[in-house]
Amino acid sequence: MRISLNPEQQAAVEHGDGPLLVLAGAGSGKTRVLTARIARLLETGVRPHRILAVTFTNKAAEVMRHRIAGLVGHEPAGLWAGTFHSVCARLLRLEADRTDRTRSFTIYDESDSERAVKRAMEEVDVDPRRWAAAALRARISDAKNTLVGPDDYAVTAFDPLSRVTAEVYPAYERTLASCNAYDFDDLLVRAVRLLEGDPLVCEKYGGRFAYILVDEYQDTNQAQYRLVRALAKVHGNLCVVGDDDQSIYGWRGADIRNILDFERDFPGTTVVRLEQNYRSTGSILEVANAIIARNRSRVEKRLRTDRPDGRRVVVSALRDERAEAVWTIRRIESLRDSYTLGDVGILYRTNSQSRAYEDALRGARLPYRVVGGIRFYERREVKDLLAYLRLVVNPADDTAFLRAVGWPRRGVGAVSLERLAAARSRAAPGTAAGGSLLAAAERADQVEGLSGAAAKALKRFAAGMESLRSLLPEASAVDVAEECLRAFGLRSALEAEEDGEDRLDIVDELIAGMVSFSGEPLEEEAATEGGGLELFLQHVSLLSDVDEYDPEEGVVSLMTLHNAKGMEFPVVFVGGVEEGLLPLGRSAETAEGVEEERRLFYVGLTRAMDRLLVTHVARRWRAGSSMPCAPSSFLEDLPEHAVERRMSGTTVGRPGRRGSSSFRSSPRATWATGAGWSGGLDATADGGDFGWRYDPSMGRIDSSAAGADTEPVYDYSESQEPFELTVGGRIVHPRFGHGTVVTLSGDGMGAKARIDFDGGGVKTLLVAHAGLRPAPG
DNA sequence: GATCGGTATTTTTTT
DNA sequence: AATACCGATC
Repeated sequence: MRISLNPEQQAAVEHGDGPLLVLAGAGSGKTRVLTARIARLLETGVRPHRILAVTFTNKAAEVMRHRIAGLVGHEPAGLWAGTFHSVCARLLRLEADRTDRTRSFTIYDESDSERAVKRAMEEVDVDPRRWAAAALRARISDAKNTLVGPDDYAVTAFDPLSRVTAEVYPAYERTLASCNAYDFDDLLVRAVRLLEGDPLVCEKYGGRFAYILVDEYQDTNQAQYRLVRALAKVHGNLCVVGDDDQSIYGWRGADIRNILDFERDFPGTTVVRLEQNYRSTGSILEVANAIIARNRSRVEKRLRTDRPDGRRVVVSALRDERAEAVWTIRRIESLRDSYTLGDVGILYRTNSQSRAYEDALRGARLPYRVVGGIRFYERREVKDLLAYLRLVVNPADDTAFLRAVGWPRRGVGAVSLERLAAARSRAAPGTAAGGSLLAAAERADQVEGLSGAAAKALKRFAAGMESLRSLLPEASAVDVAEECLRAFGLRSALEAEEDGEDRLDIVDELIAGMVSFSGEPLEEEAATEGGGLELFLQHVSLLSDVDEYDPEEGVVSLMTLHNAKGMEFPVVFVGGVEEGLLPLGRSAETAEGVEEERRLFYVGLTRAMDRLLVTHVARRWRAGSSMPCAPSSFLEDLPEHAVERRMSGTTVGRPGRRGSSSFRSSPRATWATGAGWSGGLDATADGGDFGWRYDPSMGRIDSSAAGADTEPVYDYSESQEPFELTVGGRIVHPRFGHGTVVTLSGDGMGAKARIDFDGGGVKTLLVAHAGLRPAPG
């Protein structure tokens, strides 16, 4: 095995039996250690199927397999490597006989799950107008992540929302069971229940996995902890790798105590600390260290690097997000002598920030790829087709039935479906498969109150499904999908749509994905029916955005800070480092919240190998209005000698037009300036600076150096500049045309304008979203 | 009773 | 900016 390791890494790789905790700082080569350790186990004669490796993404598992193959010379066939969720799904599939679901279960994503919650709410008569299904779903998810079942939950539910949740929770569980479905959280919960509650299963898998390795352990939640504990009970050879400074999923139930308490939970633990960083330059590391050192609840450590200091970390102040994006793209272009586009990563806190960068990248004709955002498998057309396929595989899946039956339009509306559901629950109260909506649709002619047309359409739909299902034993997944597109007229329905061509392309992409999906070649699952369709469906349900990411593509990468975890780029831009955005909004209210945001910033900084450029802006469009933005408080902690502060010296655009409103006259709508800010934070009338006052103690403004930052020039004519709305003022609305403002009320997001349109009609519009512009002239 | 169009509401991060 | 929900129309 040829792989060079430092002494600490060596110790982790060669550690024999017993629990092992590897505290691996950013860029300290933990992936290297994990793969080397597995390779070494294999070389010492451990059979691959006795090893379980849990990674944070499917991609990471894939990469790991590949590298192990490179080290030991062959594919580690039989090795279990995957995310917690996919490992649990496999377990539940293999042991389906010991559960109340079949192996063809459906995995519900968040939106499926929310629909199911809504139906559960109806069942127990909870007012959907008073309680948001999304909030209840989130509560239930929290409960599941801490392994709190419906009964336990009810006992501790005191506040109103909890009380309602306690009512809906059990109904939701019944709904999932009758649909033969699990939600994301169930995969963990049910696997834990199986392992802890069924001695045979515990023995089987506990005995099987002689070695268990878990990556990114700092982001495990209670359920995942219990899963690991149950599996490691027999052999005790558990190796976890993580870094408490990179724990960024607290909001999703991750419990940082899992890693902090590991030694206590697993007595006899050997601890290995990896503090040598091989990724970043001295300056980058110094900045990152200074940031994270401000956190109070952490294990004290300090990463070192042997790399030279390199270039200083650039912190640049820009006017707004367009200027930020243009500046960033300029910088990328100037770096192209030394780096390729694939070397560049642009990171940000929220997905919506990608837009400005995308516009600028398109304008500069630079190829790029956004990781995340609107997920491929959450696109409407994809979900629609998948709903049909899910229903073929799992006839009990009512969520899929409702989705599929609703599109394309077939003359079956809400009322008919309600009647169908009523008939179903009378026929087979509380039972599983037999009581599915699809089964009811087959007998639609016997359903009372259903119109002839609706009954006919439902029967037709059910018959179509049946004939599709009859293909299953022989046909491949792709054949079934193609036949589905044809038989139900999905393809022609898409063609008829406005942007149907794009949507068809997407569907074809999905089909292409099916072709290349080989499933997991595990002998245990070799005998799968349906040409692997059910495996494919379960597989895609668990794919994440990052799994689609291809580092070889050679284009600029854009992604959220969360998605950037585990990645590295020679050149990293972190955008939007402003108070309210990073740290983000409400999370800044608690100390723990701020610390998690700071860790997130730290994760972003430590992705950089050679060059790190941080930007913040003075104004940003957020949720429909332009908000003044102060630099993030995190930027106060930078070691100035490792930093180069930049500020653009001159203004751009057309000075005559800009700043034409003072925001001081009355009456006015206050939305344009954002609530709560005034004076120094407002855009000033005479261009020249950014409104907020620059504190010289925060850094030097080197005007000669600033010249190197060529000022971005862009045209504001198309952008929605804030303007003053006054009673009696003339405006243009994108759809209704010209009009006169009659009254103004409310402020901030709630600001409303009553407008008398020339074309006739008086309308009250929400200013923030109406897209009003001043009438020219 | 289905469908269409307008209005209200909403944006944190994700398996 | 996009989606969900609601009321009006066909």
